[in-house]
Amino acid sequence: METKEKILTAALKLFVEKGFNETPTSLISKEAGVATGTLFHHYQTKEQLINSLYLHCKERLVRLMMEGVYDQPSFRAKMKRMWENIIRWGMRYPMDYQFFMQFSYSSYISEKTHDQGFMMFSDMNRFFQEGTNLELVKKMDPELLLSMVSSMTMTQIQYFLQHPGKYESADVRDQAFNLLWDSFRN
Amino acid sequence: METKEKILTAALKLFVEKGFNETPTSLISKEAGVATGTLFHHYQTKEQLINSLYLHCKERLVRLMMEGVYDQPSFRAKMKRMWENIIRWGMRYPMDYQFFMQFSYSSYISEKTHDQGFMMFSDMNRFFQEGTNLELVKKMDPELLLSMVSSMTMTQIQYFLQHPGKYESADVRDQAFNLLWDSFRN
Amino acid sequence: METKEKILTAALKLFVEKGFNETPTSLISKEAGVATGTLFHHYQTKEQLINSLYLHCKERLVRLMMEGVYDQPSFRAKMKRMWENIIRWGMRYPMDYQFFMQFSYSSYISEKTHDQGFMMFSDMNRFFQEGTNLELVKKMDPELLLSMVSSMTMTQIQYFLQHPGKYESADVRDQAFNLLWDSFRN
Amino acid sequence: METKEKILTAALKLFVEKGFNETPTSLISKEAGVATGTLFHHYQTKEQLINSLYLHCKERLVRLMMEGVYDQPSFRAKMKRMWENIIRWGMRYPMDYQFFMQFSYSSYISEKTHDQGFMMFSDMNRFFQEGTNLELVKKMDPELLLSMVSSMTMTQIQYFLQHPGKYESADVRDQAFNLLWDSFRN
DNA sequence: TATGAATGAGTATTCATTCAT
DNA sequence: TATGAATGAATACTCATTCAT
Repeated sequence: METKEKILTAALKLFVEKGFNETPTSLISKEAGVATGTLFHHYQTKEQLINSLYLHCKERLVRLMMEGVYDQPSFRAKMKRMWENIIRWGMRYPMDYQFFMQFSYSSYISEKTHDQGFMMFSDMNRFFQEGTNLELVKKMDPELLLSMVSSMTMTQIQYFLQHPGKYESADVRDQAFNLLWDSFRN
Repeated sequence: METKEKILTAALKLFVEKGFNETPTSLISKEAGVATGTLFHHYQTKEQLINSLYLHCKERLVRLMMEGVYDQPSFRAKMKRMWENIIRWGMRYPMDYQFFMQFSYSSYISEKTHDQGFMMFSDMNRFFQEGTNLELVKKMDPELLLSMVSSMTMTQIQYFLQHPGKYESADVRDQAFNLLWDSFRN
Repeated sequence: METKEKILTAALKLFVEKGFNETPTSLISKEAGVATGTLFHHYQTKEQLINSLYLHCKERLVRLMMEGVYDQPSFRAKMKRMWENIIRWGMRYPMDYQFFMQFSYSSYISEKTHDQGFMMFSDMNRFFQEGTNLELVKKMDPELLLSMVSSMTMTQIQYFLQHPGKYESADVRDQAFNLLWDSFRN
Repeated sequence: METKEKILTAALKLFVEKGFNETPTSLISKEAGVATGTLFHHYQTKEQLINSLYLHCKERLVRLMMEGVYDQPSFRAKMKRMWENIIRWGMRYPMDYQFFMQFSYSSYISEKTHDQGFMMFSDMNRFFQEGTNLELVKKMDPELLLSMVSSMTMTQIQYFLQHPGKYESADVRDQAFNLLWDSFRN
């Protein structure tokens, strides 16, 4: 494994376990099996490391989120597929998910990044636009819609992570999706 | 103003402005106009101060949340009233709201507290139980329901705080409430 | 001894012994017998400590320099007295002298302070003005005159510190003073 | 340009601009356009680099200092020529001059080197010996004489560097030289 | 109850130097 | 000879907390 990746992996693990402020950079380098200087050779500051990690996690989510969505026949099916992709991402990479949530409320995140909400949802944004045009989605401020769907989905990931058994059940998953779907469908 | 209150007020302001870890206790005492020792005379540790502040904010929310709810004729009207109470709390005490969100994701919060979701919603929990019994609410895990409603409402407060104009419009408020209501009503 | 004074004394000793960069603040606090935090309680940064020390030393020199000068009958006698005062200062407080020289060439000193040359010689400046008016001193740029006299005197202090025996001899002292005096007298 | 020379040039520039301790070797190699390892390939340590640079600068001064001196008819003219050579060196290679001064007061310089005063003045030393023998120079400790002349000359270079206009004027140059000459001539 | 000087463990970051390629 | 990633000791400074007054 590349040095940068070793550092990123160690950082992700420790940040999720202990939080940003409770994780000294010295511990990260130790966990990564590199010298303290090496971390700073690759990332100029701790803050930069955190932001790099954010991008790293974000990329994975974005890559998975839209997978197979446009193969689905109906708008609802497309939506369901997207939702499943996101939930699956959370279940498969729980540390990515946790890191994400932590990052969103930390003071490490720049005002700009935070304001854009979950920027990576630009694909999702476009998707809802189509639904709105087809009058399948309630008429409403797209920003509100997006942030609602995001926070609902994230909350559901948290729920499933705390109750892995529930995630196994197609019924509960359907319940969860319906909660989301009913909130904004026309 | 009492010394303890001066400290709490200063702490709330600074925590919201800068975050927990970026706010030294020395700055809090300075802002409160007391000596560094005085803070620790009233609160044994920084963590304890944060938790006291949490209780302080929570009390205000709990006090307001159920106001007039049971004066409403229907379940929907009761729900709307409760929702309005919470949103109004967020608009009137934005720092309380922000502190709350910060606290929820911080490592200062104990595992237990965090797991209960937003604990202060025990009143709300009881309320939904009634709705479920009357079959006005979808049959589902109460924990999921509660955390969904909580996170949706909190997300809406954030939205209204960022767009105060929208909060003025009864239409947009109705839109927002309907999003919530439609998600779980039977 | 006051805490601040203990720190100043320790710093002076170590800076002279080892230089600024070779003297960690931790060593200074250790030598002063205080905790590392205490140093930073009184001086915000290492740089500020160094500058405070500079002012401290400077004050002593300024206080001694003009002592008894205006009791002397002639301009030459006045000059001699001033020169003796400065040399005596260097001999009595060699660490002050060494610190001074170090400071003058360090990058800790601000451009402004450095440009003014040895600012504390404002009294001396006035004194030379009088001599120039009486045509006892060569006509020349006062800035050049001042910096020449300063550097000559400082060089002589260094010489006497390296050869304490020479300082004992009134003859050598006279030789040294004459070197100075002859350079600028009319 | 040779690698070694590129490094020396970069080092000189940076040391003068920022000081020894404020100039990381990494910055030197960057400025020189070589890899960090390359610097240490040519100079074992930073200290050695500094000392090499010192020798480099010193050579240039020594080469220029005595130029044409012995072509002059009188002792005074010889002295004047030597003085002019040194001042011209300072004006033409201001970075060499500044580096020199910095080096003299740094802790990088060995006790021995420092004690000898400005070692490169051995030629000058011999020259004054002749003047003393001819009774053209005051009888005094040669060490004192040498260090006085050195420091006076260096101070004058500084003066001229800060006021380049003054250096243009033959009058001011004469004034300056006379200051020096009158101090030690018999 | 209030003060604020003193404490000292803790932490991000720097930087001269090494070494495998 | 040149590279630049890796090293890890060193260091300025922070900050929650204590305690004598």
